[in-house]
Amino acid sequence: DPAHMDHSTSDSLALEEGRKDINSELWHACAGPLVSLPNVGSYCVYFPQGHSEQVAASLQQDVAAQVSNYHPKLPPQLVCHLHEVILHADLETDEVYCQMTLQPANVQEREPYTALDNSSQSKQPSIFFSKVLTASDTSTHGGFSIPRRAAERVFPPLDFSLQPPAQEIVAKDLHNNDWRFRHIFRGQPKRHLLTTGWSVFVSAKRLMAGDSILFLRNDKNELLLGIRRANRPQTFISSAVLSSDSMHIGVLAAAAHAASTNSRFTVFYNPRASVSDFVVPFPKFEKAVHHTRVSVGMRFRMLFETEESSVRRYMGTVTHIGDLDPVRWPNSPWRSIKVGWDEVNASTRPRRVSLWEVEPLTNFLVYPPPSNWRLRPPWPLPNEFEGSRNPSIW
Amino acid sequence: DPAHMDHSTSDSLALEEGRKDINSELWHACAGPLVSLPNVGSYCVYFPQGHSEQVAASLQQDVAAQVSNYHPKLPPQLVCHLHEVILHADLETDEVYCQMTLQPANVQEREPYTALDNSSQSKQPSIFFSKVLTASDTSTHGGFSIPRRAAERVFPPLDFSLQPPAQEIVAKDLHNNDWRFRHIFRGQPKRHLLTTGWSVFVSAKRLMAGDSILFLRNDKNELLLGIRRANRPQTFISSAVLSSDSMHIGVLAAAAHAASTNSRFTVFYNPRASVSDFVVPFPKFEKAVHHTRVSVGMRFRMLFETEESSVRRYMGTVTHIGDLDPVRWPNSPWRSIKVGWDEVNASTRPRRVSLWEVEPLTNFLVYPPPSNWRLRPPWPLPNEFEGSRNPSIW
DNA sequence: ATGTCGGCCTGTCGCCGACAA
DNA sequence: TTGTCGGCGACAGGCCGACAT
Repeated sequence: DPAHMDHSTSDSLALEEGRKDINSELWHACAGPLVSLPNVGSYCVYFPQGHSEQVAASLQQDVAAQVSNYHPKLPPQLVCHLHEVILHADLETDEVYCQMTLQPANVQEREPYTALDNSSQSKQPSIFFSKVLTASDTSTHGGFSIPRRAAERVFPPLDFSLQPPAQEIVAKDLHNNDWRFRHIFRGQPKRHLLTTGWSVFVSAKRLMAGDSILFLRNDKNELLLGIRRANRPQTFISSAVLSSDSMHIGVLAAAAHAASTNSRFTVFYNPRASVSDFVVPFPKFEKAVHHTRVSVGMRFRMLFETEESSVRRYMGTVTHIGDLDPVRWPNSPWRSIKVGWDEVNASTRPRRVSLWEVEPLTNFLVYPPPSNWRLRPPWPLPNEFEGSRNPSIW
Repeated sequence: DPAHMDHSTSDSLALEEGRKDINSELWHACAGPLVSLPNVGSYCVYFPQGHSEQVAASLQQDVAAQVSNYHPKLPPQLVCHLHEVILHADLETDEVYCQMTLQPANVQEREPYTALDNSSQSKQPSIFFSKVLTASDTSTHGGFSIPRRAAERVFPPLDFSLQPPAQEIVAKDLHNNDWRFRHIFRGQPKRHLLTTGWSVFVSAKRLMAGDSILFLRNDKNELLLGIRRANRPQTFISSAVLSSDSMHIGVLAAAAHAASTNSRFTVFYNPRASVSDFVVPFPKFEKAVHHTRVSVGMRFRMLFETEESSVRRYMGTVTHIGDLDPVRWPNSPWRSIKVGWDEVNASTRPRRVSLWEVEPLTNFLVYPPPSNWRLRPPWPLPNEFEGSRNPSIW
């Protein structure tokens, strides 16, 4: 039983990384096709507002419910050097997240941003499949029904001379635990099934109908498997450690302290809890904010993840431009665009987005920027960055 | 199955409290005999150092591992008005904790402390028993063996005219869920057993050998049951939400912000994670710090909890007096006393304690204080409180 | 192509007293 | 007094093709 592992030593964070590195392909497969992490060594823009939103979302809490009026001296965005990215997976839930070490950077120290245009791609593995688990898959009555194409693409080929054709499948999860399943091709009509070993996996991971499982084969022909839980109404997480106020304050104070001392700070990014990335590659941010003209009525497309973990574009229209939180975060570009969606049934899509999340349809992208663009800057940057700009770049 | 409860609504914190109040007796029984919460409305002393230690302990982290040099302007102790105490129990683990709302108080606003000497007693219920679970208790092979005296004291009396004598037991846990067990008196020799219903309870609560269960009967003759897990090396809790740095910073920044604005702040107190209380009734603190002379070589007694959840006194000697953290928290009374223990096998007892945790054996307690006690104050208070003292009280 | 079901076998759960610590 | 075990009966777990969608 892989659930009974040895975690008795104390400094488990370093330990976990030392003993078993999280497989990057599997991590990205679990994170989904839209998640792309910035490259280590690159410059990023950190949004404390977005970070705070992730904390609120993790706590199942309305972000407006922050009663505390704590607000340190902190600009709505912080250009940072990204020193380190460590992939993680929660030992209890297999939830993927990552730990980023950021250091606020002065503009003077930055190299020309053209050399920094190396935002990483999302690394979705090619040989993989995912399936939303059915009631039959998760019941104790039987095994797991593998979609035919999926089995043929990622599993080793069966020896069809056997009656019935069957083999043992071994797959590693995010914690490098091996899971063994009997893969058999039987029934009338014939179908691929996972039988022996499946139920212990389901109960160990506490899977329920609606959750997803995914298998992938990497270039070394190793099988990996991950899970993605449904967005079921989580049982309220009251950390029992920190009040939600302290958490919000901690996020802001840590960033403010780092900004004032130019020192490193650490954030946890949870791609499935967060609605939007709050650490954005600097070139992506700059192109969107300074080289795109956005106006009410503008048409755009935006990527969303489908249930089958592929991507789909939805179309929308800009309906309003203005601060999400005029009191705490005036002049912030974070989700400053109110939008409407073409489809009527768009309740799951956000009412507000950030400029760098959308693809404008009417192409106002201009290279080089026109000489008069400075007259109407989309959003003023905070004062501390205002005076130190390099005019030849900006 | 009580594990499948409805938690689909959003603001579950208020909801949890509204729908099901935590039973105070049961909470205290689970918290242990040494835990006594300060009274609502009283004045307390809050120690950010101790709070930080609890966070570190919850994270299975050495408190010295705080790399961040963040240190806001914050005295080592903060006299506060205690506005609210809400008892909680973790929905996943049944871990007890509580939420305290504190407001920094000016000394001028304080009433004479003699009127405030109302630190609450620990409310250990009288009719209760606890048992450390054996391997047989937790195995799937059988039920639960009830110690005879325990069964006779807290369970309803059996009808011994039946063959065998048996009844149904219904007991409520901290979340007000009912658990039903068959209580039977059988075997050779005869003994009390819980059979049907026991195994689902064990698996639902994920109990293991070494964990404790406790039953109690309140004055309404209702049966309550709680659990207390063994101090097994916890599987590393990486919250996946906040970096440990941000947590520590959040704790300190929240208190500092509250102190500077005289506003309320909220702390979570976890009696079984914390080694020492970091919210201490003001009279207890003051008596200990200002009316006790402590010196190297002083003999003292101190209470500890036994495995059977009773209390026992251990004897020790003061070996050193000085700051635990001279850099961050100079002149702090928090665990400023280094001690040695009489018993050789004292590895589980702390090397450092706070003055108010011990009972000095050589009785230097003096009422009223001698006129010269001011010449050698044990620890200077922080400056902000220095000027505002009321000399008639101090 | 695959979700759910009835049939049926079998392994584990769980109730019992024996026995010993 | 109570922890662990062998015995054994009952039942849920789990493998199978049928059948429907």
